[in-house]
Amino acid sequence: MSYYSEHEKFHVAVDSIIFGYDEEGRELNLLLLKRNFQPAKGEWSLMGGFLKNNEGVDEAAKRILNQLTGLSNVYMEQLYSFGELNRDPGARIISIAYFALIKINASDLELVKTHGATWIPISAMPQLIFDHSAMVERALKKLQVRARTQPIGFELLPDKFTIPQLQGLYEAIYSKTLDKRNFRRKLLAMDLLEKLEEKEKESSRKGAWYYRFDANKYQDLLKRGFNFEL
Amino acid sequence: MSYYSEHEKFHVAVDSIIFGYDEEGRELNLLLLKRNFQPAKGEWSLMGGFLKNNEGVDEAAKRILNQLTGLSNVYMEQLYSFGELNRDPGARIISIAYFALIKINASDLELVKTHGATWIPISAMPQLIFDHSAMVERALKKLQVRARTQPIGFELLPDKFTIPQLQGLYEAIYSKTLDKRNFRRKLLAMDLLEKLEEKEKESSRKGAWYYRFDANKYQDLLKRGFNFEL
DNA sequence: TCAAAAGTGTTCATCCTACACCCATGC
DNA sequence: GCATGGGTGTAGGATGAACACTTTTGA
Repeated sequence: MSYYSEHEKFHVAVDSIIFGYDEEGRELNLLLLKRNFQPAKGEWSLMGGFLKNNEGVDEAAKRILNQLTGLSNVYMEQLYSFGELNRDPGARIISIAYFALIKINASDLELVKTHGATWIPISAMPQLIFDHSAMVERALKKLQVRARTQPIGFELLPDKFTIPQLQGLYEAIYSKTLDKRNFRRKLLAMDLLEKLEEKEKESSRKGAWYYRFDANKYQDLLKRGFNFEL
Repeated sequence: MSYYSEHEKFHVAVDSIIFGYDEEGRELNLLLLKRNFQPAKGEWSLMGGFLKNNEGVDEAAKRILNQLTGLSNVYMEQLYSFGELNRDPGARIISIAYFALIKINASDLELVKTHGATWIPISAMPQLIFDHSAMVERALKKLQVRARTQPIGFELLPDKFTIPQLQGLYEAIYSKTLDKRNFRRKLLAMDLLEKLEEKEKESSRKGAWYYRFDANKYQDLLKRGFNFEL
């Protein structure tokens, strides 16, 4: 404490951009909530909270996500730090933004009820407080970059998924349609998936085979630093 | 001030990883300095300083760079924020790291003298204080990624440069040798450079033609979001 | 039997890589 | 005249994009 005491101190917040994939609408959704405290009470906001003295920043991001959603073991990555002078009219706050990928189904039961959080499609995103819209924009770009270099898409789907479902997700991430033959070929060429002896029959008469990650192959590929362009 | 007063406050620092390219050694260098204050006085460190109340974080990064080097108008980009609990043994400090690309020649005169800063090749980097080595590692990776997506290499060279010089720089960034025919072909195909009627004669008998950016073409390409793989 | 989504191969153009020799010049 | 780094072209392989029809099955 003694060394740096002449310097000023700041509030440090952590804000999380939480992505989920809605299979019905085939669209990326954001988990947003209405602020129940001042300033900007009642407006739409990202999930956030303040850093505490006894925790690292990554820890804080996990704690806040867990408090608001009940989830842990979620894919999270630091995005960027926002430190403009007047970004929060309430006070000078430095915000370290994280983005998270979660499976909508695993989550929505508890949290929509308990905290007034809501899944909202990106295409219908309301105006957000402060610079939160800029945070979302940056997160979306980073997600698009990550999706090409790491197999993170799976974080947004249930453990069992079909190839058409995965394609739908990537189409949502990139906002463009993909050729299903090329998609399937490239995907399977990576040799990451294990085919299950079970079909998904909800969305078609014929049914689509379920697949699942092979965690070992996944690790191998990560180490080799492969390319995940789909 | 009133809204968030119950939350804790933190020292926020800005640390900069400053890259320069040394044409003699054909190697990337880092601008490092010996700390002249406690803790860890006398050890090697990145350039850094504390955020002030009246400036944004980007501003702070520029100010600190300017104070220590006298340079402004430098390519800087926020890298990552480091907020582990005990990263600085002196106190709890959140550090927002930036990386900067500067032209060694433009700089070294003043700053080596005034602040004890030194250009040190990455291959000979000494142990740095705290988590500064991890910062450098992350910066280097980001530089390699950036170099493939934006024409930032030029930030590290004088305004007039030759193609072999540029190739040497990219070889240093990627730590691998490149084929000069392929390099030249891809580079010129981007149609970014203007050929000058002047040769560089220091490093060869025949001499190499100087080139220069065409700022207009540069802007056009940036907007189109092109690929800069070399 | 038909509607609706799943699944399957081939062709063509493009891009990347590998590679070896001549050029200009100062000493 | 020779040593040194600058400059040039091509051929083969790999990769990515475009594209249309058959299969399955519940209603």
